[in-house]
Amino acid sequence: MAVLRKTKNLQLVLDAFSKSNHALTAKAVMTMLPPTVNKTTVYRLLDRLEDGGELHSFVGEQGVMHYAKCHACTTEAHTHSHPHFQCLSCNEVSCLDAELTFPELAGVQISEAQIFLKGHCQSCLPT
Amino acid sequence: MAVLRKTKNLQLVLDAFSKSNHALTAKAVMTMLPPTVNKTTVYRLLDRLEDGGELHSFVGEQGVMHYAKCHACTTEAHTHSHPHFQCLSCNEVSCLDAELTFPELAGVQISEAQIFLKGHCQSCLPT
DNA sequence: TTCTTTGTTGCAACTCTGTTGCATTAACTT
DNA sequence: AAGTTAATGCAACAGAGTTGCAACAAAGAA
Repeated sequence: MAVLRKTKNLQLVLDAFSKSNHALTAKAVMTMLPPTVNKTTVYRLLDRLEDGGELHSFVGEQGVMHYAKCHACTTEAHTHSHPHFQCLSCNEVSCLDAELTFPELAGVQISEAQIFLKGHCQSCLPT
Repeated sequence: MAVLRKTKNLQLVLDAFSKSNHALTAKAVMTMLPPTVNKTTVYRLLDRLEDGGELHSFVGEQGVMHYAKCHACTTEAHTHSHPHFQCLSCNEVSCLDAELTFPELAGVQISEAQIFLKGHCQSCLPT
């Protein structure tokens, strides 16, 4: 039944996400962990945290998986229709706090949406 | 200056897209071509056709590149902010004919949007 | 505390998508 | 037809992610 033990590495991954406040790739997480931690472990930790409802994932640039902390999700109900955003200057990827609803489009029934936006974040905008 | 010669293979790829009317992955294109055509060639043909403004590309499910025919694009101005849609029943990926505009979100300036929707297409909808 | 169970980790090998360098071949030009 | 240049095939590689298996560690039972 997969009890999700609270191991040292699990805590390190959670710390990594607390530190950055951005979405992270598996690779990015690895660089924030002691180099002794195996990449397989990182992938498995990310999977576990996603299953446990602590992280959600989405496909970002170049088709690479990104993970971000969940804010308003429970184990049963994940609400990740919010858009994800990448700044073209600093390259950071983050969640945007907006619920998007989609109108009826071309006679198809939409049940899921992945929105990936690019542009410039507040810190990088030339004032 | 890359003159884009009209070779046999190039025509075969274009035929593949005409036949399907859906977005195709490189792998899907390969299965529609004679098995003698090398995969490197397919990837390069797709790149060329995209450079030439005949195809546009986007990241679909599992981070896999998809290619689709361009309708209202020129070599200079590609307008691919339209959403892409995958049917959860038949798995076909296609372009939706809708221009999406995004409101001001969380103080960020948006210049590009990748929208990938999932649901059920007209043919697969239980009436 | 010690035993036992079960989840976790590391390692190596592997899959899959996509790319690169290089020699060869085919297409277009004159 | 000859020369130029783009297109192709091949092999090897790169990067993200997965799998099987043995060794290890955490949590609970005795």
